[in-house]
Amino acid sequence: MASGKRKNYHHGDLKNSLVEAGLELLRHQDASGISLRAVAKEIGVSHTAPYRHFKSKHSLLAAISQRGFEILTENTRQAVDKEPNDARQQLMLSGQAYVDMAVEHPKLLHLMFGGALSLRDCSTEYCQIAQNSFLSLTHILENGVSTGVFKDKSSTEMSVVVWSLLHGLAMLISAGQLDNEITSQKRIRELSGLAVDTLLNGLLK
Amino acid sequence: MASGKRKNYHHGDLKNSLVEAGLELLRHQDASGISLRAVAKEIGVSHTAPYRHFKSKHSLLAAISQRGFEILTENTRQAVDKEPNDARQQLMLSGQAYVDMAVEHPKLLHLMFGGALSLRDCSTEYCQIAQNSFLSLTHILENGVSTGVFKDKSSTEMSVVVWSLLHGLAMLISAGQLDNEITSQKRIRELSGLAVDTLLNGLLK
DNA sequence: ACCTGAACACCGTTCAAGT
DNA sequence: ACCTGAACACCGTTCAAGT
Repeated sequence: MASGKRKNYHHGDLKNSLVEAGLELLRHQDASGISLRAVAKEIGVSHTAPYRHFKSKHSLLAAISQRGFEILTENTRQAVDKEPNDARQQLMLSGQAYVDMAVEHPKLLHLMFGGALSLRDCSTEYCQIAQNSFLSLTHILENGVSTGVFKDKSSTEMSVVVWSLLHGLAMLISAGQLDNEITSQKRIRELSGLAVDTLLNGLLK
Repeated sequence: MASGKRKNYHHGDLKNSLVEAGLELLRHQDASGISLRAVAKEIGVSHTAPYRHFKSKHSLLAAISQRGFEILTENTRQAVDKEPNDARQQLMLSGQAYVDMAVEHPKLLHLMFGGALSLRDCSTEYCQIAQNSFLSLTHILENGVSTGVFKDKSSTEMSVVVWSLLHGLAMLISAGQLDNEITSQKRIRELSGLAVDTLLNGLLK
């Protein structure tokens, strides 16, 4: 994984290695600081080799971002499976899984939602995977409505609202916009809990 | 404003012109596509001239972003002034002003919150201006609590929750993540209204 | 005090050539 | 089928020199 030479002329699994190396670089610097040449050097391959597997830097970034969405969807899916019968708990756990993503992979989250990779100029496969975590929220809401726990509003519109809340909190955290003492994991858990509770119970007296 | 020559050796107001030209470029391309050299050429000045006024590209971007925060704060302030006695309406109008920012200046919003300009490595003046729109929300909540309209929870924590909701919706819109027919201005108004209403009234039956 | 031009070390991308 | 190296047009940044 470290930068260096390799034995064979052919790498063998260059495509995956590029994505993996990109994810690794994103742990310590944000997407704007990651270059195609740096990723190639990290693997020990010429700086033009990536073009055999990705038609541009943009499509490599899209592949990295796609992995991010897969991680996010997997985490929220686990939250749903843990409480198959309690929509309220599912929403709470999914929310915390979403916000955890901001703590664990802040730069990756910003690549995924930074605007550089708009859904317009990405593959249909990418778009589908990108929307799965959103669909997971929609299912929770539909479940909650059908079991009579949630109010009977349009589930798709409602899940945009829920998504917005979780997404906003995650983005503010990962951007370092909440400079108070909200840095600790425990503090963030409390905050995301409060956020979901407020949405559930309302703000009015 | 168009790219071209100028008469004098000295520009006169280069610092402001650079920020203005940057804002203009941000209308049609995102921050990753804006280069110091392009901004300089747009004004008709050598590509090293900006360094007399900004110590790096980062600080020019920070100045542009700062203007974005000034616009955002001004818009929410107007919403507050319009309804001096109704915290509920203030929250609704502020929310729509925040979301409008995503419609009017999507790329600028992503520069402001994209993570490239973390509060850590920016001037204290920048940090202060960046937090003003957040403080505006806090004041609305305090106002609502003291007039007995809102529940009596911690206002600062609560305003992070409200901020998250508005911020998330704004970021999802400006990133083009909501690819359904939620593109029209009218549709977005309804959606931000629903978002604030849900937060106010809660989701539980 | 403010601006320029050459220079440096980096980019992304293309293309003919090597294995 | 996969990878390399030279080449091109771009970057951000520094610095001696010009007005």
